[in-house]
Amino acid sequence: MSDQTTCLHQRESRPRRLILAGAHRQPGYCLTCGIRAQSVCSVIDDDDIARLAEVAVETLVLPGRTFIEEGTAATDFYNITSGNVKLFKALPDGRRQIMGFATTGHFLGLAVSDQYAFGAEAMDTVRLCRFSRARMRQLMDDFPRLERRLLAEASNELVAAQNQMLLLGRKTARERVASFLLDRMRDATDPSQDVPLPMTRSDMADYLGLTIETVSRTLSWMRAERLIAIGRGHTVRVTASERLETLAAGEAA
Amino acid sequence: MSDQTTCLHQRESRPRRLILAGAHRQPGYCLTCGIRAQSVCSVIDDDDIARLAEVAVETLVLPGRTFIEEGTAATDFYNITSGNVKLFKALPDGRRQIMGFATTGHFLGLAVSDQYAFGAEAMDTVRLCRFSRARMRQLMDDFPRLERRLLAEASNELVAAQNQMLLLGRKTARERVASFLLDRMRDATDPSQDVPLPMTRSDMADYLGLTIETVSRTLSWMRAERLIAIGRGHTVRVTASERLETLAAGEAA
DNA sequence: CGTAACTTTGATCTCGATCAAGGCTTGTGG
DNA sequence: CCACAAGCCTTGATCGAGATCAAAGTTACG
Repeated sequence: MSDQTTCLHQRESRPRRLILAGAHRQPGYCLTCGIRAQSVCSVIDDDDIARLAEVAVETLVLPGRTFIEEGTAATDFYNITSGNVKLFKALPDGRRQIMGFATTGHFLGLAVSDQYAFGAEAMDTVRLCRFSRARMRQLMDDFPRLERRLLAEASNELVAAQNQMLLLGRKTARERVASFLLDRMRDATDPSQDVPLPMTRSDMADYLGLTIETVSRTLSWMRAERLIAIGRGHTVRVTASERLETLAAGEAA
Repeated sequence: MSDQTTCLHQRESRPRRLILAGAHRQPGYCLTCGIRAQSVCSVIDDDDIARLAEVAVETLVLPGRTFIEEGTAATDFYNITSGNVKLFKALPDGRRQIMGFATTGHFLGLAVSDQYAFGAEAMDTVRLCRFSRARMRQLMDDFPRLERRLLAEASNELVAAQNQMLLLGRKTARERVASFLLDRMRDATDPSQDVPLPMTRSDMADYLGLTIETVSRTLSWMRAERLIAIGRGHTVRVTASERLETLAAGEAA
């Protein structure tokens, strides 16, 4: 698929290396991109896609690497082509809030400000396309559909953020975990089967505004209540989705 | 200023009446609009502004009226021309989370979905311009700058939402109230003077994910610590902004 | 003035945090 | 193949920030 994965399989478990610099692609590159259909790139026609390919720089990020540092100059946009990423903000004493998890097809870096509003860390091996903001701006001038698509993207994220604010401000621990699991099921291929949770308890806690212990206890409670079954290797299956929906919606227990 | 304020001063405290239907404006209306400069409307030139005026419907909303109902069909966009609005989501048992406060110049209703993601209630007498989504869509086709401006608007809201997620997920009550007060100071005319807080303790609580009592106690504590001075009629003055900033940023006390 | 809504303050309770062991899993090296 | 180490995850005991319950005190408005 890609000719640039020379060190990809060597030692994924060691988050030591620098981000690979990547290279501008051949004009035909985006044309054959497998995830174009699900990403913002889909708004640019085959005829014009070479323009995008010129601007895109493919990059490989190893697990655990922070490739966007909160507060640094926002020079690029990113489009994830494979892997999982967590987006977060932190307080000076180390408290962290994860704003969301991004996966294949997600677009990162929307902000008017010249600084990134959040950090981004690879949860596994991540491949992404990088676009400089300046060049992206030119593309937006030439392709209004791109701007429209980004507006749609931003609007959706805004709705998600508002749901998360309701969760963080007003839901109980059980309601939070139930909401989280159901969200995961929603974008799973087969929600009736074991669904992977590619994040640690610590990540879930930082996403839900809880502690590791509370997340763990709540999951154990859900298993005891036969709402879910916890599989091996970070997977979960929902066994009573109706009851879980009721719980997540915050209806009187 | 407006000829449509016949019942404006009659009984603002009674949130009983229906929203006034309003009327399409004369072509020259937007041209003289005092808040155009601070709103999305500013991206449309004087030459073309008649197009916008045709589409705009001026509406008056009395205090306490909910003019956007969460979950109902999203038929319109709104632009606030005066007054204060709270945006909120609610759980079935009545728990509420206020997503934000909107005032003069703010644009409401961005969402790809066909339903409003949140409700909106007038906190005082509110005047707003209503645009049907369908007509707005036409305008966006004709004026790409409008779309660009909405993207900027959405991006800014996204950044604000992310800050609020950090606040709701990880900040203490004192840090939340400090952050809130400083945000209020930021868009005040003169932050060194008494700044109005046009919302009740209950609204602050629902915005900050706290209870009325905790908000009240925290404000009392801040007054006792000489961080703020609480004026009469919902006003506050910050007397120790450095210490308040430190507190809001979440640095070790 | 009187009343209804909002705010403050106090007493007590509780959910989730914190502190503290253990138990699993995974990966490495003998 | 097993021993060991280093992370995770789970479970238990206790604590505490903020919620809840309760009662005055203020404000605003008719």
